[in-house]
Amino acid sequence: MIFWEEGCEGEGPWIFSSLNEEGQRELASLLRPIEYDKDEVIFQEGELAFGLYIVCRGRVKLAKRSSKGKRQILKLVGPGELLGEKTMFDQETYTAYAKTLEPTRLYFIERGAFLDFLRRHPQVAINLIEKLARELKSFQNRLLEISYEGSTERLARLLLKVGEVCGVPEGDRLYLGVDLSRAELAEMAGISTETAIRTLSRLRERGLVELEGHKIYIRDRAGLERLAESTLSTVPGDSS
Amino acid sequence: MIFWEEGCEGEGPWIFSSLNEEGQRELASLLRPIEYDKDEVIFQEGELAFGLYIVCRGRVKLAKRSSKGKRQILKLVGPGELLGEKTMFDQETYTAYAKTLEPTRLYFIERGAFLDFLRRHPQVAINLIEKLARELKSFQNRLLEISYEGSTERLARLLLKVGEVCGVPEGDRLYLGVDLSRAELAEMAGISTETAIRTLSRLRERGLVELEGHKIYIRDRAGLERLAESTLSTVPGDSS
DNA sequence: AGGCTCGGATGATCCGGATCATCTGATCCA
DNA sequence: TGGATCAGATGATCCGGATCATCCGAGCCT
Repeated sequence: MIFWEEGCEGEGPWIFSSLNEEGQRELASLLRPIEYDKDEVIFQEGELAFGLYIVCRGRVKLAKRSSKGKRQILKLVGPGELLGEKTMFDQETYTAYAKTLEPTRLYFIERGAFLDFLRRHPQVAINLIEKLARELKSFQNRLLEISYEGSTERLARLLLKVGEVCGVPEGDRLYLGVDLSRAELAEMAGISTETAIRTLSRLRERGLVELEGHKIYIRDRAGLERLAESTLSTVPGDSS
Repeated sequence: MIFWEEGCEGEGPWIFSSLNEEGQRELASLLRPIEYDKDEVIFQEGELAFGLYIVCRGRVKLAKRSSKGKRQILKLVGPGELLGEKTMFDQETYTAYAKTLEPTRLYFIERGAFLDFLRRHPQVAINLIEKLARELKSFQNRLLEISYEGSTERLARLLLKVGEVCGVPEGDRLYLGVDLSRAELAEMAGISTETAIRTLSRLRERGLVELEGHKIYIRDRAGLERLAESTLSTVPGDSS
């Protein structure tokens, strides 16, 4: 990926992987790099979206606040991923806010330029559709999980997911890769902070995770998976 | 919309509204109509997706079953809307099932043909992206709601949404437009059937809805909205 | 040093909603 | 016509997790 140089991590956003060298150069000419420190706000709920961001380096949390002050972290966005696509396309104000978890480098593309680029590179548009489709499915899953699962399952599943995305192997255990406070974990899982703390402790007691200060390690991945899937799948029944 | 004839309702899928007459004719040549009765299954979880459907007439529920038999209705799909796009694009098996709520007429497009069509009509791809982006936002909202709202708010919100999409004005009240059982409402709201029944009764007692057999009418839309928004929005606080 | 704040941890209490158990009235049909 | 079955309704009970209240230890700042 031609524009994926100096200071970027990973191998670039895959939705652009179908571009030839010329397409990549064209894209590169549209990108404007921006640097953020840790804990900086990239955009706020209510702001107008002028374009979209591509994460080069660092990690960003995308979250939402409900009217009654409750927060829900929608996802963590890492290198090679997009930020603000959803809002960019429906030409509206942001409905979520984005805040860096680490020092972060982004590329910005202006809305009009990007739409124009997509029209000239339909395969990229199709890739983007595929990406959104996947994301939609993952939200559908979360919806199902969050309605019917208990706090332990939710937390186990969350840890597994974060570990998958950001995890750093470290000996025979897996460091989660991001320093998330218990409160942040709770917001991601949709449970209270106290419950998150308690549940984490139970997981530690059962030898599934290790806690060292704020750092969390997955020790028994299979065990967590068993928890998350906790179900002996009864007879399917009919599909009404 | 040239192919939106005989037996279709509404004015056709808006993602194709940017097509000129030729494009519409081209699209029409790719469509294959299929008819379903009430309560027929269009596709099942686990089946391979060979293409996507466009709903002409009737209504379909898209739902998911969790491993432990719990069901969650993801959305109702009406005329002019798509069915199975998500799965078509990530080239996988369906992760949800679709079942007709009424006699239904669909158009089917084969996957390869549609992808090819999108490549030749990038604006349609962009429209589709916009559609998915909106849908994604609505799921994000549901996620936030479902984590933090009580059963009354959820149900109120659900009734409003269904009324918006399918509602048929009838005198000074709004018929929901689809006959959903209490159990189905419950699955859509992510609550138990009993709670749905009780909560509906409370809403009736408060004069917000009317119940006649299985038919549900919205009598006081504003009242429901007040319930759904139930929040005096405290001081926003910081955005951490 | 002392006095902060802040994240983590833990206990006590309370409440909403799931679950289980009936009961009713339609509809269906053998 | 009587016996299923099924949606709706309603009561009783139970439990998970939210909430509230401390408490602890680690920075941190003058």
